Parts: sequence; C-alpha cells; structure tokens
Amino acid sequence: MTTLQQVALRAGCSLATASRALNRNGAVSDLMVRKVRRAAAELGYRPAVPAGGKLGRRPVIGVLIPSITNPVFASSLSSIQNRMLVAGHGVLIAQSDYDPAREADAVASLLNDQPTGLILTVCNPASSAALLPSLPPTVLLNNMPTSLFPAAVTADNHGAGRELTEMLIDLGHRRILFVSGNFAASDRAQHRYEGYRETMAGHGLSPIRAMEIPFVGVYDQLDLSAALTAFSPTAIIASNDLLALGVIGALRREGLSVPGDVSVAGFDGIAIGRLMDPPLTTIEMPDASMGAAAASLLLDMAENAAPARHLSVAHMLRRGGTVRAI
Amino acid sequence: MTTLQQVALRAGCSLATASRALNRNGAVSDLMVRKVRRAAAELGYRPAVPAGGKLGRRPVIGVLIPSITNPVFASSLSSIQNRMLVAGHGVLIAQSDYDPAREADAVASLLNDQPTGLILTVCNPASSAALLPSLPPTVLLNNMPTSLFPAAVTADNHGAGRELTEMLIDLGHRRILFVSGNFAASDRAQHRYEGYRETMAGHGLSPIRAMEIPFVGVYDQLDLSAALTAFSPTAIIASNDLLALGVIGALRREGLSVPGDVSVAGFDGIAIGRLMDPPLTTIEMPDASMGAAAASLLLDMAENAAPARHLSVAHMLRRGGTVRAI
DNA sequence: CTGAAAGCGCTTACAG
DNA sequence: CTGAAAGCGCTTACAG
Repeated sequence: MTTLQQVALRAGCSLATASRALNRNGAVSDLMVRKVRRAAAELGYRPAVPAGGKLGRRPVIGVLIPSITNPVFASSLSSIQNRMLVAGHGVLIAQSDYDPAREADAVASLLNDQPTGLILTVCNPASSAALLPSLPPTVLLNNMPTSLFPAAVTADNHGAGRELTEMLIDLGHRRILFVSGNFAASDRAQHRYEGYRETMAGHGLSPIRAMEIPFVGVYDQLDLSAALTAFSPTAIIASNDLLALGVIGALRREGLSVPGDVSVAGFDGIAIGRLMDPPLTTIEMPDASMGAAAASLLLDMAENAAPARHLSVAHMLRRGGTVRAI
Repeated sequence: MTTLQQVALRAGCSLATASRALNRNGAVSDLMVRKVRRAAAELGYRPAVPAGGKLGRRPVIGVLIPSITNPVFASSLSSIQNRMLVAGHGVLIAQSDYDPAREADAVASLLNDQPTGLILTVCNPASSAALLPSLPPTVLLNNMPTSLFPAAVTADNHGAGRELTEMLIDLGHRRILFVSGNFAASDRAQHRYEGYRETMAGHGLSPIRAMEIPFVGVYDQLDLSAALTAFSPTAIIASNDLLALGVIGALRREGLSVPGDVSVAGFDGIAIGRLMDPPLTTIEMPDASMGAAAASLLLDMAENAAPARHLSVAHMLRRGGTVRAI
C-alpha cells in the first residue's frame, strides 16, 4: 500500500504539501501540484481513509430489494439513486431474490459498509425483525410498517385489489381467478389478494383460492390448463404485471384470446405494459415517486432526526385493452 | 457525532476495552461487553472509520450504467452484484442517463467512495478519457476497449448487426430501415448500424440513413409515419429491443401488421421479448454473463494485479415471430 | 480481564 | 507557497 508520505518523498515535498496538492485546497504552486500528481500516479497511490470524522468516504445508504431485474424495483432503485446523488450519498445495493435467508445475509453485508441508513423491501417485515441488532435509520419500501420498523412508504395494495376486483365484477365477471407470486415472499401480493377475497365475498361470490406461482423472473412457461379446466374463469387477476404478461402468453398457448375469451389485469403499471397489444389493464403504482419519497424520508430521519412516518401513496387504475365487459 | 471515547466513559471503562467489546476481538468480560453495548446503543454510537488502513468499511466497487430501468443494464448490474457479494465487496451504483456531462459527474461521485475498482458502461470510451485523473482499476462493460481503458467485456455488436441484416436479406428484404437510439450516447448502437451498412453495401443495396430517436425510457409515442412514407421499408431493424417494441407499437398504430406488412428485429434479447405475441426476433446478448465476467475480471485486476484483458462474448440469434420471408 | 500509550494515514490551523 | 506539529477516532501490542 502506497502512503501519502511516500508520494511526498518522491515529489520532494512535505506530507502537508502533498495532501494539499492532491486535494486542491490550500495554496500550492502549479509546479508542485504537477510533481505530486505525477509521483502519485507513478506510485499508484490511492488515498486511505483519514481519521477524524472529517472527509473520507462519501456517506452511503444501503438498499435491499428482491431483484434488480424486476422493473418495479429497478424503477424505485433508480429514483432512490437520483435523490441520493443530490444529497451526496452513495447507494449500495443488495438483492434477496425473494429468499428470507439471503435477505438476512444481504442486510448483514450492507451493514459492513456502515451505511447512514437503509431502505428495505423485505419478504415479511414481521419476521425480518430478526435482523434488528442496532440497525441504522431504516425505511421500509413497499412493506407495511411494523412496531420495529415504523417508517415506511407504501401503496394501498389492499385497496388496489378491491378496486380491480370491483371493476371486473361491474363488467359482469363472476368467475375471477387470482394468480399470484409466492405469498411468503411478498406481502404486497398478500394484500392484493385480500382485497380480491373481500370484494368477491362482499358481492356474494366465492373467491377462488389463489394459484401460487414460484418466482422465475420471466414467466414464459406458465401452464394454466389445469386451472382453466377447473374454474373456467372469465377473468384473471395477476398479482403483478410481469405475471400478467405471462398469464396472457399462457392463455394464447391454450388457444384463448385476450380479452376475447378471458380478461386479464395486473398490478404495478410497468412501462412495458403500455407497449403490449392490447395494452395491459393494470393498477399503476408510482414506483419512482415511492422510491424518491423513501429516500427523502430516510435523509430526513438520518440527518434531522425526524420521526419515523408512514407515507401511503395513491395508485391509479390504467384501463388498457386486456379487460372487457361480459 | 458520538465517539467511542464517550461510549467508554458511559460504560465506565477505557477506550481500549470499549473497542474490544464492540469488535469482539480481545478478551473482555461478559459483563463489560453488555455494559459497553448498552452504552453504545443508548448513545446511538456508529463507529467512524479508523485510520491505519486496517478494517473499516467493506471494500466497494462502483458501477456506472446509463440507466437502471433499462433491462439490459439491470441484468448485468444484478449479476455484478451477485459476483461481488461472494467476493465481499459492496456495489455502488451511478447512472448517466445517456448524458456525457452527467456521466462525468456520476464517476466523480463514485470516486468519492474510494472504490477498489470501477465497471463502466459509458457513452463514448474515447471522450470519456477526460475522466482519467488516476482512476482505480477499471473495466469497460459493453464498450470497446481503448488505450486508456484496455480492460473490457463486450459482445460483437458489429458482427451482430451484420448477422441480422444478412438474415433479412436472405429472406428477401431489400428496403431495410435502421431505427436507432442516440448514436452519441451509445457506441453499441453505432457498431450495430455499421454492421448493417456494410452488409447492405456488400449486397449492392443502399443502406438507409439511420433514423435516430432520442432516448425516452419506453417508446410508446414513436411516430414512424414520415419514414414509412419516405422509404416503404419491408423490414425495420431497431438498435435495441426496447426500441423494437416501440417500433412494433408504432407500426400497429399506422394500421400495419407485424410481420404481415413489416418485419421487425432488435438486439439484446430482453426477457420481455419472449412474452410478446409474436415473440420478438432479436440477437440475444448474454448480459448476465457479461456482468459476471466484468466483475471477475475487475477483481482479478484489483486483487491479483492481473493484466487488463478484452473479453468478447458470443451472441445468438433468437428467431421469434416478428420477421418473415418476403 | 483491563488500561496507558503508541501508532495508523491523513488534514489543517499555525508559523514562517 | 511551504513545512513542522497537533489532532482526528480508532486499534493493538505491551504491561499489569
């Protein structure tokens, strides 16, 4: 490891001057700046972290999401990063892959970087409390707050589930199937399903037990034949848009048209959904604003000791073309 | 800011003992460990970085990509993160938004975190050299190496452009339009276009000047009417899959069917393309492997002083249903 | 098991 | 414009 002292020696100046030359703060002659920079380059000097709480590395925050390749989380991650850039914080990432064990490891790794704070989207905020040995200020994103994690930014997934189901029932649908990702890995899917159940029951209809699909990234091999035979649904709600796209593909492989034979709707409002033909009917969640809100809340807590809050953001039904009246 | 000294004071021990209690290294009585940990918790103590090059934060690397929400980059970022987790390195992210000015800022920010190394996907590796005041070990991802950045992991974009064009010509297409993202922001698009030009010319066909589309995230407002009138293309090559999806939507809005009236093909092989109906014809780039390869190369350079290398990975034509013979 | 003290690599008044 | 020196918060032999 090369030290500044060695650089100074090679440049023929003192430690102090070398420090000033490299950091461009104190007054140093141009000649000396050049000498020092050259010496530093030749020696491959990389500054170590000075003590004293001064300067050193930029503060960082840690972000845990299930998967970077899911557009929903990519979108919030992107806006978190933009917000943190302005605030002068670095952003470290970790992925759980929807696996509680990996989730705990991932958070532990983030902690090794001594982050100013954490933004977490966890599998289950209650059980994730096991992590808690003195976490820095933490904001949940997309998970409901708990007593241990009182700061959170969420959408009303329960209400969104009700709204979508209500719309389908209004359009005359009665046999509505709910296809979901793994509930254990997503309390969002759970809340959406709850909204569906409630609304079905409220209309005197019997909710169908959710069909749970293990997460596989992109659902290009989904097989719905058994469920179609068993329930003959006229509409299918998918617990997220990625899954909805997979459902549409699966229906087409069964020779069914969307929305001709079966209506399909999802949640999230991923951008790609607008490019499909017909465009996907979905409940749009403002992922980017949610990410930015979580980032701002975290900064407020970490820098101004602001109290933990729960922000709930509004969603919006986006009528595409994959749903029709019966 | 709370210091270890204050914690020690409150716990009723010396600085040294407090340090040992918190780090669980030297021998400390259980009672004292408890006292110190409690004092630390009460004071909200967060360790500062000790000098001396010892311990401190986990080493980190920095990753710069144009945009996290682009599935291509999300995919490589994800695999970089997975590779680095195993190696015990944190991953910091930065986005350029395809803007050279923001790119420079973003790299400067990353440097503030004193990363062990950098993985960069830049707009233009030649002009980006302006960044170079003593960068740590750096690997380009998706950019061709230069003398200043000799380490790189790339696909053969030029060859991919040739291959796709060749296929369309084989299928009888003659008027082939190339629709591209902003060339200034992507040398990948440039190389793909070059492959197209060469192949067209090689077959005695006149390449059409590329239609450049400014980047807008998701292309749901693309207007191709002028180009369609001017060139009556029977096939359109898009410089990437996201754009290809936009092109297909635009054609449909013009009342044209794909591939009935116009064939469309893209590059990248994003997962969503497989879910479309018909599935997108594209040249698949192994983004995840490329990310992992870049990560491994960087670690090798940073930890073992391995020499810079250029790895070129193989692509693969994925025949979807958006192209047909004429 | 505990503490006094040296030392880590760096920054920054202070003096020239 | 430059240097000697104090000091940053922490770790770690060394001595008890």
